[in-house]
Amino acid sequence: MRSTGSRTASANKVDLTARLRAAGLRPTRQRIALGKLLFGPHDRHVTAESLHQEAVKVGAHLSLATVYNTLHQFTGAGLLRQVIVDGDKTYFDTNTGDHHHFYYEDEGLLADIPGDHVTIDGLPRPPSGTEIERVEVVVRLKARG
Amino acid sequence: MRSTGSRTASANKVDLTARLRAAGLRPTRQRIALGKLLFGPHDRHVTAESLHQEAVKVGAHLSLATVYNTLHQFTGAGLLRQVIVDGDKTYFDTNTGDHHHFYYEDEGLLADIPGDHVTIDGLPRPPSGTEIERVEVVVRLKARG
DNA sequence: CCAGCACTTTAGAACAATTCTAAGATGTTG
DNA sequence: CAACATCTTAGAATTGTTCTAAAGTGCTGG
Repeated sequence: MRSTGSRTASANKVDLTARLRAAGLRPTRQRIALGKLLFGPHDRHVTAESLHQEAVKVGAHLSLATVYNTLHQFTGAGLLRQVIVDGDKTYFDTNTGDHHHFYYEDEGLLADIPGDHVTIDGLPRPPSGTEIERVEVVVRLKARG
Repeated sequence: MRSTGSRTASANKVDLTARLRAAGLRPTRQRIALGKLLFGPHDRHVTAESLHQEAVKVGAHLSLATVYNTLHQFTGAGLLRQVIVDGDKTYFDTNTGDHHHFYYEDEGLLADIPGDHVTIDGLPRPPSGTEIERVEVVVRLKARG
């Protein structure tokens, strides 16, 4: 039997509390509620608005400002990653590992590109004085017409 | 001696007028002024704000709203391409060919990745019902520290 | 050559996503 | 459990962008 603790471990309150504390964040009611929604069995892509609505739907009582705060704190703590594919809203991804995305432009939906089979060749080395922080591939999809 | 007309041909008024008309856009004073700034000898990355400031600097008299309108019309006509690398502002690229970008996060600057040596392997085929509209690679750079 | 109409421009209002502010609430520690 | 630092939040503020509607301009047909 495997112990919990993988990157996508499901999130019981104990785990979350520990994780939050490890990140220097007090385990408040709001952060725990959001953590439970985010760090479930599968990876997720949310926006502040979508997560807030979801939280309200399950009876959590918190403001949109708190959702924004929390998403940024989680990101700072390495629990989330920001993904920019649309100028209008910011997505947050619970998968913080190295991976890429499909973006369904019509629906504004994001999906991880499965597997890490993707390789990128022929990239020039970074200009002097700089270093690569990340290489992001976005495959923009549209409905087949 | 080569004739003009390449994708990055420098933009004299005659060329521009023709190009605009071909795109179904009346060659107005404002569009010509912006076209001259954009379609010069080298490719460029601008934002509405940066282009507006530049236009004002060279004495063109036009509003920010017109810059937004024009950038979108040019994009619709295939003269520009939008690049999304930052949630806060939209970049427009005069290079409409297949290519990728460096993004200097610290300075908010974009640069084309030279050459088209870049190849991406291992991408899954697009989910059924969809087709790939574009594959974008963004190499995020930070100052080496 | 110009009347007339469609297409453009524009100032300013409107908007949407996000951040800020500052005051009250809550978790933690001794 | 007192006391203080940390959090949350309502609402205002900001920012980039789009909209509106009224005035301006390019183009055509006669």
